[in-house]
Amino acid sequence: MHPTIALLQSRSLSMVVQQEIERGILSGEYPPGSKLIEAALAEKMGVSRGPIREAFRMLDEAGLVRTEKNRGVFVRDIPLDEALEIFDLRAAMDELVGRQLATHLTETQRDEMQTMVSTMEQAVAAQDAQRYHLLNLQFHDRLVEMTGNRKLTAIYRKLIKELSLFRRLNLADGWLMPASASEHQHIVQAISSGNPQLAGQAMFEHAMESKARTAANELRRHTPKPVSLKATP
Amino acid sequence: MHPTIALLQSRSLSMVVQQEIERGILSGEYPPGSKLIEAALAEKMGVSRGPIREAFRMLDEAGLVRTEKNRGVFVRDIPLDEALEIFDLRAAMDELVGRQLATHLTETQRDEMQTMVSTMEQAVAAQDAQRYHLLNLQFHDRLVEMTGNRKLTAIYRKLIKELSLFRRLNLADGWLMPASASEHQHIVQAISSGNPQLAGQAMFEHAMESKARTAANELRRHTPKPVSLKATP
DNA sequence: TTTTTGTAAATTGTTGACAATTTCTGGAAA
DNA sequence: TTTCCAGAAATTGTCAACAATTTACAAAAA
Repeated sequence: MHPTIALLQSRSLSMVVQQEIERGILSGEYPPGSKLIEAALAEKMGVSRGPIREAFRMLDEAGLVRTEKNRGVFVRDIPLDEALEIFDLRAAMDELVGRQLATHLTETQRDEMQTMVSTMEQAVAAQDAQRYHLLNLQFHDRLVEMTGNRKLTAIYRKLIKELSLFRRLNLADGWLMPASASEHQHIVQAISSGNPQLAGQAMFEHAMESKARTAANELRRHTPKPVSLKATP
Repeated sequence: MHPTIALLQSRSLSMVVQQEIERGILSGEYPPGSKLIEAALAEKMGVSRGPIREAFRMLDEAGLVRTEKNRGVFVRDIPLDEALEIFDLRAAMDELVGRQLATHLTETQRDEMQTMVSTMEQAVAAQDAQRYHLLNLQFHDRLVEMTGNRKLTAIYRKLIKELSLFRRLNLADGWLMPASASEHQHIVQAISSGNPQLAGQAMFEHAMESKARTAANELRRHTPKPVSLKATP
């Protein structure tokens, strides 16, 4: 059967709409805090408001929008404290990933991990922050996927999507690109060693470093007057 | 203002419907695998099919039902392997809970924990398995809540709901009631000690014990011929 | 008997219409 | 000028109707 036909038969209209709105949110087309108007989206996508509303309910449950009764649906804006909470949760999940991979890693998986790290190092050498950012996301996503735990993978991806709505994160990732580069090699080594405790710790600490960098970045952003580095006489 | 009025003003109809269907699912009124018919639910609740469909999308995203295009919505039946995956994930989250509580626990929280454990021990002494089961759920839920991490709490509760759709779990929890009783006192002590590593380990191992009991129970259930304990001559 | 096929019934997918609420806007009053 | 208040416009909440698809069932064919 033709793949397009199969797709239209398996996915209902509301699911297609949900994916399209989600794409718009994650791409920044609909920025955090902006209002999503049913009629406008319905006309834009050529459907009635019913499927739009159903998609809204899915996106709300996924944490990408918030709904105010009689007022409408808005793209969520993740506050700093919630972002930090998510970092803690992700760190615990990453630790689990490290432990499980250390005990179950295959030869093929080890090579794939090493290849991804090498590709990231190339991006660092080329000063390509955008590419590094994407490769970094892909690296961690793949590691979670390698555990074979589908529920873990699904929730991890949800968390990543929510974190992307923490707007300050995107602006700052140019700064922290080279900082986490060497840690990835350490992660691969720890996992390859077969020591679950060591691998888990490496993953956990890597995630917490990421949290600390975000918090520090936010602190800097909220300090409008950068103090001179020279001592006052 | 009357609380019911306030509720109807803040929560839209679809959210009320969602809660009602969820209640029916978790109470066993709609058992795993059963079909949920839009028109029947709509008539039962006195609303049109629109809000029912919106509630379905929320429940689907929450993992409590599955939707098959043009065929309908069914209460999810969690297979054993997925349940075991959820146990692993919950163990990692519980470990995080233990660590965080060990470093941030207040005097009041410590007392509350101790009270809950004592109440559970009373239920064990009274052989009240049903009550113990509820108290156990409440104990762990409260511990997660005490961390103050709202995202962690929300996802933890989602996982618990999903696990309750693993039907064999409910039938068997009478057996494993006394087994986990003493572990709770150990958890409280580990958290109270203020040692994050110790507290995390206690929580993690407690969760993994629960996983092991479930797996063992399942294995027994799939073994129709119980072998005699006496050695064959 | 078992399988197949055709038709009716049941159910889901989608739409447009109407009611309820909020938001916008322009002018009157302080 | 600022504040307040209709009334209009925009938007959301809900419903009923219709189309499309699946399911149930009975008769015909193998």
